[in-house]
Amino acid sequence: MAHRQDQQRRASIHDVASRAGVSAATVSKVMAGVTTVKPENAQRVLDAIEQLGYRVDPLASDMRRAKRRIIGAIMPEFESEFFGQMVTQLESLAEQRGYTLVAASSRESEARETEILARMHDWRVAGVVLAPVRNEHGPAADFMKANGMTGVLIDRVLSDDAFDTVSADSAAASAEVARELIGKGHRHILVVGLGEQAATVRARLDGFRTTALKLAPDVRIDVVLAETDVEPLRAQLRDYFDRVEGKGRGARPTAVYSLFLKGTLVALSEFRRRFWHCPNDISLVGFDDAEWMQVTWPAIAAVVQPVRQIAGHAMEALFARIEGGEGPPVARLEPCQVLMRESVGSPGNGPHPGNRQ
Amino acid sequence: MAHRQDQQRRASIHDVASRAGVSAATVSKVMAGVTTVKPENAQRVLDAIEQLGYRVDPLASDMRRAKRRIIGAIMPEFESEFFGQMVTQLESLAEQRGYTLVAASSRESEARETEILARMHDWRVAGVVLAPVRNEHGPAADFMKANGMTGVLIDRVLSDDAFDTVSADSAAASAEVARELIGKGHRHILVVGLGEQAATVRARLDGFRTTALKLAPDVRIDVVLAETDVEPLRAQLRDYFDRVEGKGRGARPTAVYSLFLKGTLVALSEFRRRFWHCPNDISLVGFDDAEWMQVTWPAIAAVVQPVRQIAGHAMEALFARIEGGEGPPVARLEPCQVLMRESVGSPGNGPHPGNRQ
DNA sequence: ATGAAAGCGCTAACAA
DNA sequence: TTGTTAGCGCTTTCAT
Repeated sequence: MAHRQDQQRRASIHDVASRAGVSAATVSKVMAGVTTVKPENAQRVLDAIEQLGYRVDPLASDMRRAKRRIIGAIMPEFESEFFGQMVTQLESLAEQRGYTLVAASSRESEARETEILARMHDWRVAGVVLAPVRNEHGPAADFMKANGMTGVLIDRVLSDDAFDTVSADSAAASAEVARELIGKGHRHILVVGLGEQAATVRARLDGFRTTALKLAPDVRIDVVLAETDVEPLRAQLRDYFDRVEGKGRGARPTAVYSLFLKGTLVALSEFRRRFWHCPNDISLVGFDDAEWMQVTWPAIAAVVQPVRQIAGHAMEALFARIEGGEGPPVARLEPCQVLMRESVGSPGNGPHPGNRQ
Repeated sequence: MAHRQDQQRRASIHDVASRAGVSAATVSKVMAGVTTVKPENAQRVLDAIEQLGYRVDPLASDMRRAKRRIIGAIMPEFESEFFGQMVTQLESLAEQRGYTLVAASSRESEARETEILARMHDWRVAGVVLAPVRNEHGPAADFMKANGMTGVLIDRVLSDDAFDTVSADSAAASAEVARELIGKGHRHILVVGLGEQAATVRARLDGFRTTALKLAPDVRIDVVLAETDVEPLRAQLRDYFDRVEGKGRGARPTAVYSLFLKGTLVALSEFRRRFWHCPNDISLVGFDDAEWMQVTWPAIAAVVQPVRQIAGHAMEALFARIEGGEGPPVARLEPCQVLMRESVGSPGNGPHPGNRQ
């Protein structure tokens, strides 16, 4: 017995036309809602469409119109809540405008990023939403520029001279984290980050440092910045803590601010290895929220990025350009929300007083 | 100053042809690696391609060949690690074969699922990898059948009479969880699930129950199954615990087995609300692993689904069908790994002995 | 070894 | 009001 034996050719516009006794052009007009078609014929066309289950082939249609209703989205990864939500949002916004979203992941590789972009260019996508691996000055943005592609840059970007950018207001959020930690009395804070994502991480670091120093000039801020990957960061963090512990009690920071999600995980796992508990032994705040952070004990404080706003404004900007909008690129920063949860306390409450209940 | 002023038309095959002084057909042949082209001409074509930066338009190409090198993937959501990894894998496997993956999320809605499928059919995708919202007997599978689409069903499926299926071996994994919990001495266990995903949840529940009862006929297994959504589950779980607590000490289960990820989160958050700590107050194992589970304190035991295997075999099966493979549908079950972490202990170790260190 | 012609499924001018 | 014509960019016979 044949698998998918009913694989008959789908009805084309000509099938509809001949069944309705009109030309293909007329069918096309009916589908486009052109009003100059004689009602009687329109009805015959509609009937034929219904009977044949006809639907336009969007690709063939785009082909002729020389404008494809496809938006490309390139994300560094699909595995995180942030980018997962981002893709979901973008998908839905593209659909609302009758476009299809084609998403691809660069897997944190700039080479792959450019490759994907080239493929999207081959597809002649109407526009691209690019969340660059590194920042707005990578090869991908250059490629887009060189090929006259329409696009918007999001997330790990600040501003660009060729493309609109939309990202979270990292600096403001970090300033708020600084206010919170300083306010609770922390005077020795470790900041953990990934240097590769230059622009954003720098904004977060500076935003934090500036405000912290303003509020408490005596604050000590240590920084552990891994260059490229997460595993080296784990090692560096371990070394760091070994070193400060070697200097005896009091040399250890009382709080950690992680500038990105994986850093938060690494910090937590390092705490675990040392049997430190939040917030008694050390406080923790992370940039980027995740569902699990509110159900662990203790719940982890986090900076929540406004995914919907970022997606919304990115698509708005993109479609404005697609529809011919001119003018200099605009750089948007969307405000974050800082959720201070139980992982943050005041220093000097003594080590691990055990579980309260 | 014009935005994207360099938006010149991209070079077409005809541009290459005229520059090389040959016909479009010849260019096409060169690109296809046909050997009958005079080397000299081939070289001229290659040069022209190089100079113009020519690349074929894959859509136009597919159009003519009447077979589009596009694979559709429909996932219930993008936000979870599991489906994120799945999409990443599928993307990479499709690429390896020169296909493009177009992923869409049904957002846990069967109506939307069918809608997306129809759109993919409009696109004339070569095949579809569908992770149904509910199970293999939904409207989406019917649609695929009715329209002679080629596809593979994954994840929330057991077997189907029309499509190949690939999923995790839920029953075997659950049996192993049962062995572990019974082995540790648990005799009163709560199982938490979502009834909607009928097939899979049933397999997990039965696999667990059967083995547990075999090993310890006196075991008491309570079940809290919400029908559709997570929030009702939260309420039901709260009620359940209120009820058993009302009956005094000893009426409370000593372990919880959650049949899906969100259930694990709900269980954890409920524990938190009651100031119960794992594993001293209660043990916890969840179906589905996540990165954070190994860094929390305690680390959460979990069933790890073999994402790569599922994706790999799904694509294998799909391409076999695309290439005309016949024969009855096959149902694959991929073995899971059960990671027993600190959230599981033995019952009766007394309540919250505080932090060891 | 090569190119002309036909056409995938559709739409946009233009004529009728 | 409608149909004819002419492609979009490509590939594939099929003559030459």
